[in-house]
Amino acid sequence: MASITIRDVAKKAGVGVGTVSRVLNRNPAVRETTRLKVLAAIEELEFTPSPIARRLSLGKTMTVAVIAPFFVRASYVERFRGLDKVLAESEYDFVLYNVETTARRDHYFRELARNDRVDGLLIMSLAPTDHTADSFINAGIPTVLVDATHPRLSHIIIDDFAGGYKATKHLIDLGHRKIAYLSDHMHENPFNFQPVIDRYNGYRKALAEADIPFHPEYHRQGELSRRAAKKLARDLLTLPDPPTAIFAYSDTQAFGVLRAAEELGIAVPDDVSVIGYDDIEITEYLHLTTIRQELFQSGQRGAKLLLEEINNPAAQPQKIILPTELIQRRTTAKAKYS
Amino acid sequence: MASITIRDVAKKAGVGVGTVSRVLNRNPAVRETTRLKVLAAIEELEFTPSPIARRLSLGKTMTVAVIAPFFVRASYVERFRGLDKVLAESEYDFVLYNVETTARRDHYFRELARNDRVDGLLIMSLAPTDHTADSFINAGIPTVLVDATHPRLSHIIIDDFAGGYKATKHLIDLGHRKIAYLSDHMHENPFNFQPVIDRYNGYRKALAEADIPFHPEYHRQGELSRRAAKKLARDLLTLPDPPTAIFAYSDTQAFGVLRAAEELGIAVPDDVSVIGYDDIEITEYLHLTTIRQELFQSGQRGAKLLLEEINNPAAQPQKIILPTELIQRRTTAKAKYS
DNA sequence: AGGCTCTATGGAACCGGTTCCAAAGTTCCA
DNA sequence: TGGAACTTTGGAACCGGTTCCATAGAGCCT
Repeated sequence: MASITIRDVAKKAGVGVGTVSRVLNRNPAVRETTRLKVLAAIEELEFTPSPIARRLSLGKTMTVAVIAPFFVRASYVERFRGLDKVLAESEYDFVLYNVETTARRDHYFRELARNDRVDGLLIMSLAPTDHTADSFINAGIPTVLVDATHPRLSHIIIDDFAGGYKATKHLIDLGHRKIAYLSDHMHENPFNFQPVIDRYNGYRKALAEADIPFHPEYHRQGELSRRAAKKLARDLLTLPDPPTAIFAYSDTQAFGVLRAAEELGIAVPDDVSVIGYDDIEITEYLHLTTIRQELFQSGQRGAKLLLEEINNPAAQPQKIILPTELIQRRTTAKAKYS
Repeated sequence: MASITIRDVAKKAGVGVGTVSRVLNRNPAVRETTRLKVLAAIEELEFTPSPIARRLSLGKTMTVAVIAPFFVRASYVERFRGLDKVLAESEYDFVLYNVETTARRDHYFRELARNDRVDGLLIMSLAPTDHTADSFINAGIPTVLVDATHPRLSHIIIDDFAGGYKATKHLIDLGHRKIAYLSDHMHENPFNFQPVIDRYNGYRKALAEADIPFHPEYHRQGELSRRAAKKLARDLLTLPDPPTAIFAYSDTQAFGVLRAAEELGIAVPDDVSVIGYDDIEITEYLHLTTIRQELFQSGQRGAKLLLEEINNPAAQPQKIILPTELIQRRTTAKAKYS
């Protein structure tokens, strides 16, 4: 079926194309009788305007890009829920760009730094370089970072330093002194996730405050998966002098810790306390004590912020810090005196 | 920064716009020396072609739409992973349309039935009406359904009847005769999910084969959430004559059942066996016995099928049925003789 | 050297909208 | 009734690509 265009409508209604366009865009400078004539023609021809053509001449795409690494991870999914809630009510579509490698990330960053590609960028957990940030700014593309920062771009983060501190402090308050930290790779991690460092520093600070010397053997780093975490936890728990508490970088990793303990016949929380981080949906189900970060909210606010910036590109970049909260469930308990 | 266009490149390289376009499209009818000149100009101007303009003149969008209800549910997320794997390697972007209401579904169906909007449609779990299916076919939009069927559209489903049968049979083989089925709403469910019906029928068949009369009180229907499932399970388990085994429509619901049992102090699997459906990632972690459906694969194959159809629109619609498999873990056990 | 093929190239026309400018039509007042 | 001021309208030009056609040029043969 050959497409009906605005010119067909114009001919049918006996008016010019400009008039049809004006009717479509609710431009008030059209006489009512003319408007009705055009509307009738549109109706009769079953005309629907082409969004693509519209985008080309308007220079707008009505699309925002969401760039996220490993978008199927639980924490991203929860953020998407928040983001979707806001975007679904707006007139914007969102296109998801999933990033699994730095090459892919750089490819998308370059690709999307064209101002006719999308109207806005929502970037999750990936901190752009100064050069990349500039390319977005110069191209005039509103950009919001969620779970990553850049001085010249709006961003929403949580205070991971405080979160790491809070988790560790909780364990210390329970009387633990042999506290392990099981984290993502801090240095070989290809995306340079900042939270890994921040939580680690929070952990160190809490230890230092309680005069507990840092024990390098108690800090294990590994891939952010349940399987890898399980293996690291097994190593920790079979140490000659094992920790009595383990702080895991993410709930998913904490699940691996729980599983390792279970397999070794070590009781949680009686023999070892475990605390996670994120408070993803399933966590409550496993009774895991954790540090809640408002994932849903961070998505929601990120999307809102982006829409604001699209509507008001001149605004100053905003910086929002969301709170963390200790959610105490059943995997942490008082340390046994030994 | 004003966009660099193909005409700027042409001028800079001292060639015509047609030649630049040919270079961009790897048209072999360009002399090597010319090609290099053009490439140099592109390099120097940091030119990147506008996808929008390309789409307009090509009449293609290089975008496929993915329409899914409740896309944050675990089972969809796993399908997305499969789909993303295929699409990320293709030159197609995907735009996610999340559907939470029938109004939204119908809106998207109508909107996307324009042939210049997207190049292909991947619809999950939503069965289009004949009228809607026709609108896609008439508009010439390749369409693939995943977890839903229509006689005139390609689709990928699993044999939910067999799955429901398998789950129930497993429980019967363990000696259970008081077997409950906790499902999604079968009739009031606004999207008319077919699997709900099929699994129910599989359940009924297995019961009938074993001469176990169907006990309406043992069939509970509710919203597809852990919370709702927990409540229904509580009702079941506090019945004067409670079931000794519960088959849940989804793993998520099974988690609710486990939680209800835990709260009531009923041991799983000693006092009650529980079997789920899906085998989402976390399931293994909870030792839940379940019926595995290849979610990742269904996404992957759906995307492949769609790309094939885009490249060969004349092909006959295909119908793929993926297998289900019983994954036995620790939540089902022999019935106690009472 | 002349003529024929074949290859490479330039550029106008096109995709389907929007926008801007000039012009026609209307209103209103002196 | 003439004309200033305002409203409405038509349609060319434009957005940035692709494609097709005509033509320039290269290569080959006699």
